[in-house]
Amino acid sequence: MPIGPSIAEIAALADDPARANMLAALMDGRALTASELAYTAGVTPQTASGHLAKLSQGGLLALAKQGRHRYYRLASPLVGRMLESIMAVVAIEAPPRHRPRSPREDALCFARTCYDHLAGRLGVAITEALVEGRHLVLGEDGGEVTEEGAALLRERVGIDIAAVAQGRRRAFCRPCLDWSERRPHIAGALGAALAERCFALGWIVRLRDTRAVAITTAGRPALRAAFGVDLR
Amino acid sequence: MPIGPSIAEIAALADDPARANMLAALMDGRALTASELAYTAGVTPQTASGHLAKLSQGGLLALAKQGRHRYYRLASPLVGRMLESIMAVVAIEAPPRHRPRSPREDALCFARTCYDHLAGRLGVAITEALVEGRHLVLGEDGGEVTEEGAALLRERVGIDIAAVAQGRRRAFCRPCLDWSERRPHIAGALGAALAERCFALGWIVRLRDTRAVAITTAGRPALRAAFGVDLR
DNA sequence: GCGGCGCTTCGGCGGGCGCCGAAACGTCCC
DNA sequence: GGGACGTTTCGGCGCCCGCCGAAGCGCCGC
Repeated sequence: MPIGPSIAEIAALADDPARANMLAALMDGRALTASELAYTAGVTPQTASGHLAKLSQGGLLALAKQGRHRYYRLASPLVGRMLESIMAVVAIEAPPRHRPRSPREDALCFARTCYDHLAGRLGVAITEALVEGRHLVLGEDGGEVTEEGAALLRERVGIDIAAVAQGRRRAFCRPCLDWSERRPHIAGALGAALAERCFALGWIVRLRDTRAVAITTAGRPALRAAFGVDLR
Repeated sequence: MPIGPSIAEIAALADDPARANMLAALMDGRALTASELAYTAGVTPQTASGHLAKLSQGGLLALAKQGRHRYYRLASPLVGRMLESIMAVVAIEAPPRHRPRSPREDALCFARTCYDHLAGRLGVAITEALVEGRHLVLGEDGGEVTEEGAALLRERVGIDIAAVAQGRRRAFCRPCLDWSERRPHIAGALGAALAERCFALGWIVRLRDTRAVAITTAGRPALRAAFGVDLR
């Protein structure tokens, strides 16, 4: 039972730019329609349809019919993890070519959700600020919050570290290599809690039809006060 | 900057059965020669050479020249993580087809190393025995050892949980979906420590030219005594 | 029921890539 | 230095697959 063919089968589903774009667009867990995905991927609807059929049949996508629309989403968090790990490999070897970026891309690079946590310059900045201030120790495969960090997160963000770590059924804290910044940001239960609090406190808001998020006018000073993060 | 093309580029490197076989063979971190990889992949040396060139140029493999041999290995642990996550996706949707297996494949399914920890029936059996006995609580993204578990590992295997958890620079314990068993086994620092102790205690030995490991005559009763694991 | 829309299926074109045989290059050993 | 061996390069064949235009199917709203 050579395992190669099975791996190749799955990898082949992501080896096409159009399909990869679709998968990337679905990485935040939302469900998108076939046309939205066609547009995102930059192909005609009929071509997209073929791709979506392959991805569904391959088990990467789940389909929900709703009226005349068809909503596709990632079939499992494991699929998202796979894409995340592919992006991590992309990030490490990324040739330092600087390509021109559109405003839309700029927004994504500035701040976005990666599943349930924050990525982009904002996500990385918060992460590095916490590490810099000895509030967080981050390794290549995990991380832990220091006592000072626990105090800071409780007092300034309203996160109860003990509650977040509760049971440890999911990883408490793990680094997620940011494809745009090529540096790690915080994922896992802690990453989710951080993002959740930032939304709840009104520091950041989601932008329409994208994974990008923006810092609110109230959020800017709040983020500076909490983490010392002040992005332009 | 659509990220799709970059993802596709990496995925394309694994979308060929021959290349996927090569990558899978390198998953334990060893370095193999071009001919060994050609044989593993089931292609002629000249074909393999082309594949290896692509994988190297793509940044997935690192090359070390040694005399007239060329040793290839995974360029980074991140590459291994990527393959692991692809295998996880393979495992979840795996059609329950039972293919005939060769003795060589049987040995791999029975017990093997997955990087620095144990996989296959042995790895899964140990994991499930620990969970069953309430020595370990395993979630879908992490896990933790109970007090009873810490005592068991210290007394019977000689693992100092506190030392293993030291610093948490790498994930203490995370589940790794086993492609042959389709159930999780223990990875992370704990998984590495378990494997290391089993080798050190002489309970298991590596088999030649493969990632497979075998249980020694001394190991069989020891594994039964320590974990209640008794594989045929 | 008729038109519009979202989505899929079909068919044919074109390009890219994996494959191997043959041959060249470099290293080791006698 | 000659011969064997490990590895790579080159060239040509063949196949697979992504692409789009055209057409078909199902759901919606007037």
